[in-house]
Amino acid sequence: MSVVSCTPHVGRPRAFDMDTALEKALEVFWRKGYDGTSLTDLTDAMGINKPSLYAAFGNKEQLFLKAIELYESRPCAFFLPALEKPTAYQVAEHMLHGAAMNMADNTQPQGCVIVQGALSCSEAAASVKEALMNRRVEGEQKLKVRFDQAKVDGDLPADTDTEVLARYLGTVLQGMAIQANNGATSEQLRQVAQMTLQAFPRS
Amino acid sequence: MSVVSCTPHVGRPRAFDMDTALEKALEVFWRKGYDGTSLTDLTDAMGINKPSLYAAFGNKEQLFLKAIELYESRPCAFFLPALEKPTAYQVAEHMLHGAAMNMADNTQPQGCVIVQGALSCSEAAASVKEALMNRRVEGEQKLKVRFDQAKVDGDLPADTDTEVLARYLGTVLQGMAIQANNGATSEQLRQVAQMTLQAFPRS
DNA sequence: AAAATATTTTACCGTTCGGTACAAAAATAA
DNA sequence: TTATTTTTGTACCGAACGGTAAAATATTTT
Repeated sequence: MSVVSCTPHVGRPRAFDMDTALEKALEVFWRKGYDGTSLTDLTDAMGINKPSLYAAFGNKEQLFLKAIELYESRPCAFFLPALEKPTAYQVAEHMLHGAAMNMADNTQPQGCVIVQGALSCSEAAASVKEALMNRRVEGEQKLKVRFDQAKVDGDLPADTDTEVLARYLGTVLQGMAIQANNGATSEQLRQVAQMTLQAFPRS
Repeated sequence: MSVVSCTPHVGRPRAFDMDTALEKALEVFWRKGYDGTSLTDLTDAMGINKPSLYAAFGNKEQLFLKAIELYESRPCAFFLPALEKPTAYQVAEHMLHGAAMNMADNTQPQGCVIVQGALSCSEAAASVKEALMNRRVEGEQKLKVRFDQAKVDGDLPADTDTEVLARYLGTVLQGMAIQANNGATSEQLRQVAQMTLQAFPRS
């Protein structure tokens, strides 16, 4: 029966920090996509060699999946926190403004790794592509559920088609990822967010 | 001084049709992306071998560029024809409905090769990525010019920010490409189109 | 028929791919 | 000290990558 224990200090100690190495891996996958990223790209960025990578993270695919888990749980992630806002409009507002801020932030790759990590890809990347697609669809499902609640709360009109509204918002958010890749600035994305919000139903 | 002349009939005749081979190449690039497509994928789909491909199309990159030229000039392309519609609203309407129809058409790959052909990619694909980005940005520029004309024509309010409106429409269209990759149907995309049009300014 | 020209086929080029075997190294446990 | 455990560095694996040399083939031109 072991304690919470940070490191199982038996054997040679790991010479790198797994979290920062994973962040470096995320950055490479985000910028180059799954197919476009080689193991050499990864080991160079992470500052480790291949056996260390495989021992710590499994293989390329498992490393990618762990990287997008990190992506979604980072402090600057905006999707899940926005769902907590008190009204449907504020949910959309925070999500759109968060996307405008985050996707064009030039201290990190442009866009969104969930959108662009493996959109069109080789057969070797098929499972990764599916994992990303599932995350996108699940995100929209969460939005729909949140909007259903908003109807109950009375901050969305009773006749709102929440599935269509969620898909519309998802479409704009995913489009903003492409826009960021096109070189759009946060301010330009914010204008798109504002135009989207003008059409957003309120009761 | 030669005639219009279809084939320069000297030497062994080419055993395949370049146009249909190019269509096959487009389909592969569209589905797998530039990085995800191997020469073997291409030669298998095109029904030719590598030296024939290189003799006819140059190399992988030039083949890709020719494939997206074909993509944009196909009969079912919707972007440029929509620009010819008489009012800004009809331009947007035809573009959005064309996208809904085309991007989820299950007789071809889902989405849009201009969006997903090389979004995140290796350094080897950097020039291809840039070419696609330029096409996307130029498309929005064409939309802006069209909306400027609409203001002159009086079918857009005089205070419309045409650049923002064009970017907003571009964002939705690009987002629809992701939606199609998510498995959205034409009908579902049409609902998104309709919601987008509800917010579209008219004078 | 012979020469010229262009395409096809086959076989191969060097490089990079994702992944791993193995031994040296660095720590703890006995 | 010695044994045990884990990570590190190096060197390598077979396969696939994009691309090509060269000979055989099919056509037109002379």
